[in-house]
Amino acid sequence: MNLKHSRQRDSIKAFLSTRKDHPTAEIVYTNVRQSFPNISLGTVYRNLTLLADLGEIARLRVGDGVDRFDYDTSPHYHFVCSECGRVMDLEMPLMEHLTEAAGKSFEGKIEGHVTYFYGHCNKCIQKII
Amino acid sequence: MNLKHSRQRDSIKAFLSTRKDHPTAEIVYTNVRQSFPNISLGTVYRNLTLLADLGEIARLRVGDGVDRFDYDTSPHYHFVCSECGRVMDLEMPLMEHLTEAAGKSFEGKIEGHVTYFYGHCNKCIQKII
DNA sequence: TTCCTTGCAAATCGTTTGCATAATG
DNA sequence: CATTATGCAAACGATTTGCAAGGAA
Repeated sequence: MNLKHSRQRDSIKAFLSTRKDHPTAEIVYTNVRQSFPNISLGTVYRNLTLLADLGEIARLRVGDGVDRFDYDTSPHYHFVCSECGRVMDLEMPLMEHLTEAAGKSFEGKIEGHVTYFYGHCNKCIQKII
Repeated sequence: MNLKHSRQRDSIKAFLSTRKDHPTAEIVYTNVRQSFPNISLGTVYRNLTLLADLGEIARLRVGDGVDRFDYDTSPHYHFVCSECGRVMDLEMPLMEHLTEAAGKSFEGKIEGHVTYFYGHCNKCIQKII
């Protein structure tokens, strides 16, 4: 499983590093195509998966059936707008005690938790009122 | 949006009520087929979606790309085994304060959260040791 | 030269949908 | 009878994969 350098992969990483909105593979694809017009969706998927496996980026699943990717691999929570679907970072401390609390009454080993919050983002609150 | 009674739907609900392991549509399908050999996957999906929309069952997404269904609609947390993938109920209190904590530093309205825990279930711990 | 990576297209997986027919009220 | 629900198969969207050709070490 040796790695070889690839300009496409660099470009994908470079693009992700500029975004804080957790783009999907499709969005990465259309953007990276500006530098690599011939890059294929398959290559984008392959590299996103590879980078995620290497731990260089994070894969995000917020229940809408599409994988999102995050250049920020430090553990943090996300908010998903039920109206427009956009995903944003939340500024709140990690709740490691959650994992411990869950382990109390469980015969097995709990190693972590996945949490995301949902509701209406500041832009979408207007539409409702 | 009027409802009409359907024996297939009854059967799907009845099957779900017997299970605590959060079956997928496919599993519901193969089981309900014992009572309705001609039932189609489409009908199973349609009814699962309908029942979930009615709030009579709950749809569960634990990040493995497959939807699971739960006859128990009361809010509770789940555990997902990273090894075998099975999903189990956790006996722990709801953490509504999480939602409030998240709202502190967020300009928008947080209405709830989705959380599941992962690790190794009691059966799979053995394999690792 | 070795073998990793790419582009392309076809394949896969879970789920949804259109349509003619059957079942329900 | 008016409508909803079904079975079937085709369509779907996101992602993966096989393969021959291209690029890195």
